Amino acid sequence: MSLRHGVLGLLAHSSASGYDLMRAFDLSLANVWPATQSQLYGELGKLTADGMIEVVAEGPRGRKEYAITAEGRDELRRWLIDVPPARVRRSDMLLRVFFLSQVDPDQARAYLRRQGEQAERALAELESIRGVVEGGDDDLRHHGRLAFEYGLRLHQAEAEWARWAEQQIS
Amino acid sequence: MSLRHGVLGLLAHSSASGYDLMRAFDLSLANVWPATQSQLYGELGKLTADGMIEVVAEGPRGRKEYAITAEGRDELRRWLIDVPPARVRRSDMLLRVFFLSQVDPDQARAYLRRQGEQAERALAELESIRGVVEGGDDDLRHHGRLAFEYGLRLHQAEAEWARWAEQQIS
DNA sequence: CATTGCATGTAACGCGTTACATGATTAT
DNA sequence: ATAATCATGTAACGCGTTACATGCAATG
Repeated sequence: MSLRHGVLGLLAHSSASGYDLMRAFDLSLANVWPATQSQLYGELGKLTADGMIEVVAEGPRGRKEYAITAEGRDELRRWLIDVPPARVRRSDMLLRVFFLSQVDPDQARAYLRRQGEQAERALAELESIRGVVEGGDDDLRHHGRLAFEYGLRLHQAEAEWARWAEQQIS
Repeated sequence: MSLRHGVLGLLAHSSASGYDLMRAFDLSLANVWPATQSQLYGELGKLTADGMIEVVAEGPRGRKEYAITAEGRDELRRWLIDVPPARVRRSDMLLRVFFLSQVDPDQARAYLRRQGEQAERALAELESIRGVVEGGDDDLRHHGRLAFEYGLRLHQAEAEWARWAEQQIS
C-alpha cells in the first residue's frame, strides 16, 4: 500500500494535479517507488473517496488540483512512524546467481561481469545528477539527498561484490 | 515471471514435489524470491501445461514428484543468459526517507536509527547461519554462498548509511 | 493550422497475498 | 488415539503493467 503514501507524501509537500504527480514520481521517486499514470489516477480516486485528499481547484483541460487533508496527514505520519518497512526485497538478479551452475563457467562469469558493469553505470549516472540533487534546498530535496547517498553506496557495494563473485567461479 | 524460473532452477538441481519446493523456497530463496504455497501449486500446474516440467512419480498422500524437461532447461538457460534482470527495486524504506520532513527531527532520527539497527540485526542473523551455507558443497549451495556474501555486504552498507544519514538530520 | 504538451480516464491481464478447505500418513 | 507432518488444491482481493481512448490548450 505504498503508492498511496507516495502520493500523500508529495501532496503534503505541495498541492498538485494527477499530471504533476506523475512527473514528480518520474523525476524524484522513479528509483524508489515507480508508478504508472494509470495507477496514479486510480489511487487519486480512492484517496479522495477515503477523505485523505480533496480537489481544491479546477483548471483548464479538466485539470483537478488535489490537496492533502488533515486525515491524510495523519495517515502519512502514522505510516512513517508506526508501520515498519518491508524487510524482504525480491531480486531476480540474485535469483539467477543461485542457478548459475546451470550454464558454463564462462557464461556465469560473463553474467556477473555484466551485473558489475551495470552497477558502475548506475553509479556514474547518479554522480552525473549530483548537481541537480544538491541544488535546491526545499525539504523534499534535502531528504532526497539521503536517498541519493544510499543509491551511491548501494551500487558501489554491488559493483565490488560482482567483481569478487566473478573471481569465485571455478 | 521469476517464480516460474525459481521453480525451474530448483527442479534443475533435483526433482521434487510441490511440498519439497515450498520448503526449498522457504529455506534457501526466502530472502531473494519468496513464494507462497498457493502460488507454487498454481505455477506447477502452468509449468506442466507448458511442458516445462512433468510428473515423474506419485507417492503417498497424493504426492506428485516433478522433474524438469528438456524444454524447461532451455527456458531456464535462456532466462539466465538472455533476460536482463530488473533494474528498479521498490523500497518503502527509502520512500519514507523522502518524506521524513513531515515528522519531528527526533522522530526522523529515530526512524533512521531503527533502520540501522534492523540492518545490523539482519547482518548478525546472516553471520549466525554462515556455517550452514558454507557447509555443503553441492552447486546450489556453492552459488548460494555468493548470494550470502551479497547480503552481508548490502546490510553492512545499509547500516553505515543509516548511521551517516541520522547525523545529517538538522 | 499543426504539433507538442497537458490532462484525465478505462479495460484486460497477471502476479502475489491471505484465507479457506480437505485429507492421508507417521510418530508418540 | 491423537497430534504433527505431509500433501494438494481453490477463491477472493488488491496491486502493478500495458494498452487503449479521448480531448483541450498553448506554441510556433
